[in-house]
Amino acid sequence: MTKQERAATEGIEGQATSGEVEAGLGQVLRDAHRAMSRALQSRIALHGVSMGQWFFLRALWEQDGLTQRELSQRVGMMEPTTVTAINSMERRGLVTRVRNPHDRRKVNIFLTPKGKDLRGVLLPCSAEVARAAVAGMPEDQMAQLMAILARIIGNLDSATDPATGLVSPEALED
Amino acid sequence: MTKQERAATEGIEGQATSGEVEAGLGQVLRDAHRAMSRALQSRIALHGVSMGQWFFLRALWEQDGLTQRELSQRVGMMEPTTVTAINSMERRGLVTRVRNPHDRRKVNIFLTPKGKDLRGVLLPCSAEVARAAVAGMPEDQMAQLMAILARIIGNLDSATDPATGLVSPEALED
DNA sequence: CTGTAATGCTTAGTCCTCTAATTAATTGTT
DNA sequence: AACAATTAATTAGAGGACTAAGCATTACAG
Repeated sequence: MTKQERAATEGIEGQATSGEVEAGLGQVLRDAHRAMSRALQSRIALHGVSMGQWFFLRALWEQDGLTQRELSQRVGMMEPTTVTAINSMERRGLVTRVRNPHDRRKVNIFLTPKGKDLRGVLLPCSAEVARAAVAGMPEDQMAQLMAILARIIGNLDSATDPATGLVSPEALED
Repeated sequence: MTKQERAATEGIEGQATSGEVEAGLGQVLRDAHRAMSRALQSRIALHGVSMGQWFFLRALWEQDGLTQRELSQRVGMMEPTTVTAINSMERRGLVTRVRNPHDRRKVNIFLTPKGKDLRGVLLPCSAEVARAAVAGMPEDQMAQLMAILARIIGNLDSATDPATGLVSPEALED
């Protein structure tokens, strides 16, 4: 299935008229996310970096030497996911594990020179994809988009019961 | 990590100022998608339906008896993914495989009564999550959001070389 | 001190998604 | 009629993400 065919197929479902806006929101959100994800993935894969590793590299470029738990929180993934990602990055020589001398439970992750150098190669890839995504779009529309998405995230977060992980019905009554 | 803690962590990164709007787009898109995805997942899981099955059920509710290839295209997943999803749905008695008598290569997938009945239970779940997501948001904002996301999908689609699967640099020059 | 609780990382096992290669059936060509 | 090309479904194998349970280390309470 080519991208064009997929667009043709999904385009039909993507059209939402007044009453059924909510029905298509998840769909469109999913498609947009996957489109960006795939675009970035195909670019960074040329440099041997997977999507799974990309998130952690970004976090480490911003602050090197984080523990695995800190990394998990920043990236928004569970600890076991972090373990396997760090394993593969360690195998490829992008990072090194250093046991923390003050608290031997902790393991700090440091970028190798190789891992640091990828920043200059990979960040432009990301920028390119982002530029393609918003091509010809006014800046204020972008700001609106980000604001609306942030609100959606906030809405779902506050409507979700931390204990059960469910959207609580009573949160919808207001 | 609770949802609140994750929000606190990611909120910092989520704030994008004028110049770096593009940098955060992927992040916010990913977070919004995951928030909706998780919210729906936790609801439908109560009825024994996984996210993977949800997409195919939706397609079949809209049109029963599709072939696996048609299902793959509608849902936007590769054929092997469809095979395993249909396998699990068949095991749970939600659908049945029927070899097409006119073209014995094809296999048509039909909902069982059990699979049909789930519609009345699961669609409200989806609506509930969507309602929570857009709570208190004016309808015209929603329309804008959908339009912008559709444009982003279109942009990335047309900027992607069907052969290489890459965002072609020349597509960014205009 | 000593036993219990909390913390940080890891392992085990499951599910979902993808690519690549295989099998079966149909279509088209000569 | 026979053979190649195409189409549809599948299998095999990999990677990524999650939950649940485990181990080691540290913090704390009596």
